Amino acid sequence: MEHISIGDDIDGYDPAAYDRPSVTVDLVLLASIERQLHALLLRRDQSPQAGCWALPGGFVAIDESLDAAAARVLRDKVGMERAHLEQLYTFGAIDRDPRMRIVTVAYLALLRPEQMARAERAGRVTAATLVGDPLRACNGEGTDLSLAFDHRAILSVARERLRGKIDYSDLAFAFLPERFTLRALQDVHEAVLGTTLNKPAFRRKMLDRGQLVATGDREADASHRPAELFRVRDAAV
Amino acid sequence: MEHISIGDDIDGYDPAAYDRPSVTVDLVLLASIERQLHALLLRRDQSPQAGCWALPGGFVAIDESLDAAAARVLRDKVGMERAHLEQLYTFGAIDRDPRMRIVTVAYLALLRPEQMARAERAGRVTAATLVGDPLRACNGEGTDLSLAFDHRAILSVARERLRGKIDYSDLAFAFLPERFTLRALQDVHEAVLGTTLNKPAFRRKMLDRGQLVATGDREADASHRPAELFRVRDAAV
DNA sequence: AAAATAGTGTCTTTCAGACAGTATACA
DNA sequence: TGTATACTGTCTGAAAGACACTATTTT
Repeated sequence: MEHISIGDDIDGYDPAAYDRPSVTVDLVLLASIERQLHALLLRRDQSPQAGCWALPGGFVAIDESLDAAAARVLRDKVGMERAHLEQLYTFGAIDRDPRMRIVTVAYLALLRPEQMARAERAGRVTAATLVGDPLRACNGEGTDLSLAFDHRAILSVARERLRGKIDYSDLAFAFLPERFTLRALQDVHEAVLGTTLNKPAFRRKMLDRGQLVATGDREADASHRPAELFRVRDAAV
Repeated sequence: MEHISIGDDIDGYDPAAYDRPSVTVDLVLLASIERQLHALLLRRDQSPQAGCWALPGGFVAIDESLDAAAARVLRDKVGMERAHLEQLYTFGAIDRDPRMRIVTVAYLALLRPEQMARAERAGRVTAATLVGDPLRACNGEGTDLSLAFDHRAILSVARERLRGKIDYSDLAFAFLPERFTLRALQDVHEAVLGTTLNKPAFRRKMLDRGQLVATGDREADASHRPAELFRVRDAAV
């Protein structure tokens, strides 16, 4: 066999001749609940980092695209059939996993509250609250959770991505059911941005965008004046 | 050896037991020249896709981070020591390369005109102009170039990334020398966005941002009133 | 003086924040 | 009737587009 260094051109390169990184996908599964971002995590029961919390992930097979691998992990490890999935960033530091060299492609999945609740009931994953800056993950009692590997950095990049895109994209709707109130939409924006927003300005901006359709119906079970329900025009999201 | 399917947990997985994708980095090297974006490409002389133009790229070694691999490719394949490099997106379709399964992490490098000219003179790469929507790559005579693999899609994502970030980030300065006129800065914005901008509004916005420092010097060799030279405050970029 | 571009003053429009007010549900 | 929240009208200020105007250099 011809001797070719790793730096040589791809043409004529024998992929079996050298050690190569493995490729995985990791999923950041987020929902917006009560004006706070929540993420689904798995508790590690094996070394290394036993007791730490990790993102659901898995290897990318040779005959599987990255997007397909992300969808498969969502199905097999989280028990969810469909979600708004988009590629986030690829993490490839040499020592990010002590077991072997792994390059992981992180995906962002945006869930509705009832999707996250169903996944939690299935029992494989647990929701944590994402708070503060820099980001921390907390359990229901407000105790900080230790995150495995570089997963805290991955969660931070996910939140930054949301913050950068929520103003001009449709991603907020992926957190909401088909019909929702303007207050619920504003709650999503506030959860993502970590700030409070001006209500009249928010209403004007959303309505002027022409993307929302009033249904004429109103929310039920409110102990006060019920708000109107809207939906997204077309099949956006 | 225990039989473990590719979908199983990473713990206990033997990376040598299964075929795995290879990982490469590909570089999108852009400059803004005469109000147009230009990219550096390599002409392929081997099958497949001989005669097509490709992005400079190379395999990621087992002991090398993704960022380090991108810097190495920049050095070895383009002959450039340093540039503003940032990760763009990861492309992992199964059939994106007919030779083998390759997942490529695309990086974006922003060059100053003189950096691009020097790389071209070194002879390994050639500059193409990026025009139109959807994006096309043209040579100096305006003839369209065929791009190899999914490299046209990669270039498109790169241009979209620039368009999305130029308004609120510092990336425009990476296209400019240390001292530059406001007209040159506006030219960069117009090249990236593919539109013309309002001059007084652009000046106001840039100066009000407080990021520019007037040097008091003026450009030389203009056949008209010379413009003032500015630089970026601190060591941004 | 002519040509060309740099740089500015100002009008107008648009849009977001602030805040007070009205409307409508439940208790 | 009280209270809580939905929803709206309007003022104000910030910022962008349009456009005309002045300034300064070379030829």
